[in-house]
Amino acid sequence: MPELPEVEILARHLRPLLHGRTIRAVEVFRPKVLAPTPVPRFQAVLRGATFLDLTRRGKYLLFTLRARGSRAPFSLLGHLGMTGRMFLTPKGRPLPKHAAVVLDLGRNRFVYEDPRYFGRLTLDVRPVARLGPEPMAEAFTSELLAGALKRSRQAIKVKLLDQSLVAGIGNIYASESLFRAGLSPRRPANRLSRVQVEKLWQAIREVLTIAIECGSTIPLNFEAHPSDKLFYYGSAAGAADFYTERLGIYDRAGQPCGSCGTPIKRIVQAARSTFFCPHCQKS
DNA sequence: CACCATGTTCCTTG
DNA sequence: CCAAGGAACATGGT
Repeated sequence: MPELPEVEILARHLRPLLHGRTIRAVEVFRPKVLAPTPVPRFQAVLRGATFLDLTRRGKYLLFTLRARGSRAPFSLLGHLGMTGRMFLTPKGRPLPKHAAVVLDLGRNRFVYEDPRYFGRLTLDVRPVARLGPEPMAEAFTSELLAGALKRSRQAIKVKLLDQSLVAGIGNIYASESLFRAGLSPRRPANRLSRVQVEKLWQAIREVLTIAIECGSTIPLNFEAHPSDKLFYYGSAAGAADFYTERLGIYDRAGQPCGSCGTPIKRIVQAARSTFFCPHCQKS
């Protein structure tokens, strides 16, 4: 479930639930997701620690905690990979099949589950230092984007997935942004005109903003709806249409473009699907 | 069985 | 040195 909007929604959801909660015990079912932090160190550091805050950076979750009797806070870094979920559940409830880490919070447990185990929950925060600017931050200007794109011949769609360029865009919102900007996903990054970069810059911010707004209207309740996939596809009681109509281009190969009716095409770039309208996205 | 899947990192090749 | 492509990671859905 993870690109910037989904991670942002999750952070907003979990922040108040975790604030002030103290970890009583730490169960690690998949040591791989902690790497390179060793299991004993992970447990020793987290046991007795209290959650102070939770923020998002790109697709990462940054938990701030404080050890018992200490003033200095420390960070825990989370990433959902392709299929990760994090949620609170009352103690006694059966754990999901692919629970990777479970934190005992007293009445509740914090569960990180991930069927593919591509995600992370670790004390190693170094990956954050490699991220480019937040797309919604003032630091991310269209001038900055133009400067970065000028230096690459890579197809613009592929370039948008580069987290060191701008953090948080994934395979879905890369296609959505280019569709909104009316740009061909195949165009080399350094061949976008200044006007096209400006359009793309705006489209990225609009697409992400709309996705966050959309997700914010939906109550996250994994307890009542254990099969919820946050707000990607269908699912979720009571708001199915809302969800499925959210994305204009992604996963719609063969369907008519909402703007011109031309059938949407799927191509493969850098071993990943790209969806676009061959009529609206010629340039 | 085949192919596809919201991500990142590492390795190879040019 | 850099860019680009592909594999690997691991499981589930169609």
